[in-house]
Amino acid sequence: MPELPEVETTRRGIEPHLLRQTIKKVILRQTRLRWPVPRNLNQKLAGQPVLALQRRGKYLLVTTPRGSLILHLGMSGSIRILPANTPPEKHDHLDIVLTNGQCLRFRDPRRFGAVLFTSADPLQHKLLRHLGPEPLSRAFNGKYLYEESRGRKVAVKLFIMNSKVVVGVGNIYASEALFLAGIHPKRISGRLTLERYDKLARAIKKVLRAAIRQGGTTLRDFTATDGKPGYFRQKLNVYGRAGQPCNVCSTPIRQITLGQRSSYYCPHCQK
DNA sequence: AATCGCGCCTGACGGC
DNA sequence: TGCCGTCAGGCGCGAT
Repeated sequence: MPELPEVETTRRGIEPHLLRQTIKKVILRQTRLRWPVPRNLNQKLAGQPVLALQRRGKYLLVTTPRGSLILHLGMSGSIRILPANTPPEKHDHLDIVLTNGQCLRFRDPRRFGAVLFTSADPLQHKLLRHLGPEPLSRAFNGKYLYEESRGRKVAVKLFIMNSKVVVGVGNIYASEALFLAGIHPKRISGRLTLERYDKLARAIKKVLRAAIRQGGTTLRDFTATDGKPGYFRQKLNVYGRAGQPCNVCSTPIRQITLGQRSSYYCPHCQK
């Protein structure tokens, strides 16, 4: 499922194919995604050159002179670059056809993803305006987490998965980062010390960087733009490993539910 | 203000 | 073989 590393892998994969290319047309086959996809995308984007390909959190931003396309992969979305005449398959909802004969194809079986358009600064869009810092930026560090968490009673795992606190940390990497930092996922966020948040911020950066290096994590359906899966799965310490021995101490990994989501941790290494 | 639970949606999988 | 129930989950939103 796409978290920040998968989205960044996608961004890097499509950027060389899109930058400075011209959009010939937009083919929309399915408008019912998380929010209705605007039907006038072709009118807005046809003839427009692609000026920039950015990522903010898990959102991808395709900027043209007339406005920006805002893409979100939800949890089953993927983007590929293909020859424009490749026949679409069942869940291929959108094509951005380029004048060079290639096209960007958006696929999303579960349709939790999003395709939106804004004529204004996409970073000021309602969905992006209130997002927290990028986890790989300098603004994101232990001091920030410590200060932001004071007075909060929510569990630390849910705290770091809150996109208003920090973007891009989803269920997989939250569990993995907490393991690396030696922190129990249920610890109350407002009671953790600065020292522990220092360790956690470093762990988040470390796990996200490593995952980007590996091309993301493929569990079911994530593939990079070239169709290859991510290889980070082999490096997971706790996620999806309930009952299996901890890589550090051999204690069986435990699975609990936190905020209606599966969490995995080592009861010996994480306190 | 912070937190919690809901609902969107399909595919994989296990049981019968 | 096929059907059915369960689970997976990002994240905005409404309720508390």
